[in-house]
Amino acid sequence: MKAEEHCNESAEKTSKQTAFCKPCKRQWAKCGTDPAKNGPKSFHGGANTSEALTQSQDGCLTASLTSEPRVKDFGQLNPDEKMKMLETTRQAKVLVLTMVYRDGTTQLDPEQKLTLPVCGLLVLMKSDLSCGTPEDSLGPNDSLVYLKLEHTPAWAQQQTHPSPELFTRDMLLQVLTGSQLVVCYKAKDLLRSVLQVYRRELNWKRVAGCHIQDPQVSAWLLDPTDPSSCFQDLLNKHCRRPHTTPALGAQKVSQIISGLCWLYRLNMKLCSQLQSQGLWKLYSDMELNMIPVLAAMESHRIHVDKEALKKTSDLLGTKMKQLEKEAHQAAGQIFLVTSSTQLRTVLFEKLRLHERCENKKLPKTINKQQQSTSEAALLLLQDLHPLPKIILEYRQVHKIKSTFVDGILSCMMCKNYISSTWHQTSAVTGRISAKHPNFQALPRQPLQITKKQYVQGKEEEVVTVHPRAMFIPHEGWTFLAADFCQVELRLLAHLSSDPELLRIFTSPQADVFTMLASQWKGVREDEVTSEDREHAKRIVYSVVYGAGRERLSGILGVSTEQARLFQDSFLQTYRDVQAFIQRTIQQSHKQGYVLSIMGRRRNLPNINSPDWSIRMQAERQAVNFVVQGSAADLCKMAMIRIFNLVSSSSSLSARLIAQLHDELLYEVEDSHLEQFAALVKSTMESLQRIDHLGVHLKVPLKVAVSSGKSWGSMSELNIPLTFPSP
DNA sequence: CTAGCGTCA
DNA sequence: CTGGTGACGCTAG
Repeated sequence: MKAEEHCNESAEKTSKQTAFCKPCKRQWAKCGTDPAKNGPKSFHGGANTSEALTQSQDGCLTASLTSEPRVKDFGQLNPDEKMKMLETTRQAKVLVLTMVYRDGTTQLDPEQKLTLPVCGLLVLMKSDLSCGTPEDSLGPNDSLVYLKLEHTPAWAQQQTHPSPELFTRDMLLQVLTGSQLVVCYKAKDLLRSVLQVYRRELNWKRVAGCHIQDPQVSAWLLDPTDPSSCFQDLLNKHCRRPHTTPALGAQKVSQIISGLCWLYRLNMKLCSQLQSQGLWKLYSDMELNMIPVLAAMESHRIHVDKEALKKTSDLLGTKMKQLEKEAHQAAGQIFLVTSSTQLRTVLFEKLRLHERCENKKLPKTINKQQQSTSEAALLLLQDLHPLPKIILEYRQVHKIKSTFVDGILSCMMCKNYISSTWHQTSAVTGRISAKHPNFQALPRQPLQITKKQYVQGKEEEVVTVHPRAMFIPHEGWTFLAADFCQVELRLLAHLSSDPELLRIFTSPQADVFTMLASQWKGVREDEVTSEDREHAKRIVYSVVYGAGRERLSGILGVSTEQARLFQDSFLQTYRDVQAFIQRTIQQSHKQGYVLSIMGRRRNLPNINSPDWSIRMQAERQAVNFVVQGSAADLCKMAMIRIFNLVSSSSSLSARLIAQLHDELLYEVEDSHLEQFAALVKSTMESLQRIDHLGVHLKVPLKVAVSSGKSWGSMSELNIPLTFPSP
């Protein structure tokens, strides 16, 4: 009882402490938990007290866990016992894992906080494959081991050999890369934590080949539209089981143990479903192999020019103040520029701008039918008065500052690097997504800012703000980007076998979008600007994925009638593309789902909906999934192949920084640049044929590589057509 | 048109 | 006072 009281008390203190230890409003900011920096000389920002508190609580949980007779604490064993344990691990048939966090939760608990410090790993070793019939009890030969997963700084490590740290590391390696069945819910998080904790002592290549089954991934493959937010949800959905209530202390430990047993059952259930749905190969050969790729990517530190970021933050701040002043002058009064209510009063009650443009219909707010201050409205008003333009620019600057400058700064806290979190199961099409920051949404084009200077000489200075340019390779390293050119369109050519489209990609390789842009703008190909090309690209994809006339006319900038003509002529030119679209829709109606090139599946529950608009949406989703999903398959395959090449080589050292859907961004040693570029290009282009998955594309794949000393300044790299020697 | 994430009212 | 939501911004095809 006493122990439990103590537990609750310190839990309370800790929660207060964590609240205190959150100087910035963003929850995902890492609060100086970097083990490498907690050396003797860096005691900053109250780290002392918080450390003490969390440790006492950790002690409490560890105590609960290890006082449970079924759990062996690996750290407390003597060297002989440790050797025996390693052997037992080798002999086990199944390993079921979960991370234990310092606040006493595990990966099986719902709603974990985003950057929870990890304290250990609980391993259930099963000696046979049975599911353990009586609800949650262990088999007679099953055993449980607790592995402490906290880093002792190098300066505090014992000098005796082998050091206990390395024993634990070897045990971890045995657990993670053994040949037996290994199961973990959210395996990527576990792998990433291990790589972070043993950053110095464990090379990522050593866990590259690990093959951990993960029910989160299998459930997502079975139904990518299912939210399945936590382990409990998955259990409720797929397994019949008694209701459980949250518990504390020793009961909590029993619950964790029974959770592991259920995890194993859930995994088996999902595996058999994968097999019966024909998804096993995709799961085992692709998605499971993505786990170490993503874990390695997340545990890599991307260097950011923090000082430059801070400077641009200040610059944008002063720019906003200037614009605010200008807005007040233009309005003839002081008001809050961020408030749409106050802006509405100024624009329509004071200046009465709406009365001066009766020929245009101004948008209204949806709720109260008031005059809108949306971008569309301001664009219509901008010729009547200087104020709308000022507001528009203010909003643009504000957007860049809050999302891309301050946003990235808040992901760094006291560090000078970032690591995004990459999600394997959050996109229905099979693409991966990123958070904190969202690497895949950083602006491609820099923003021009005119800065007023109150110094003699020049009056104005134009500064360009480019968030991508803030990402810098480490000293002696270079960024390398490899881009699959027009993947989705090439896949569409393959899937539809359209002779016209195939011809475009097979013949001498002019850029497709440049070609199309020159065709309908009536200019020479070398006169097509990059904006023209982007424009053409958007139009092509819009038409292919079934944009309506309204939407298309908006994108093209012409009347709806002309949009319809364009649409018709496009689909007449590429008749087999249209046939493919119709075929796909028909098929989705018949079977209720649709498949990508590698067998990824999307169920479409609304495909036979009586509601016309709902049904049409499902039809567009069906067509889009086949193409976007197939492109995702290819890109993931490329990541895995390159990852395996690097990890099995002793000389290659390049690391994946980010995936931007069709583009892979690597950080590579300067001297390896050309060789690695050739390797990446040939590996990616060779995916035209993937024999064991039955993929033979009718079009060649084209990969463009570029390199640079910042992500904002990449320039194309010409690779000779020689195949690299092994 | 289809996918995402982040910010804001 | 806080938390959920839908719009709109950025990205990728």
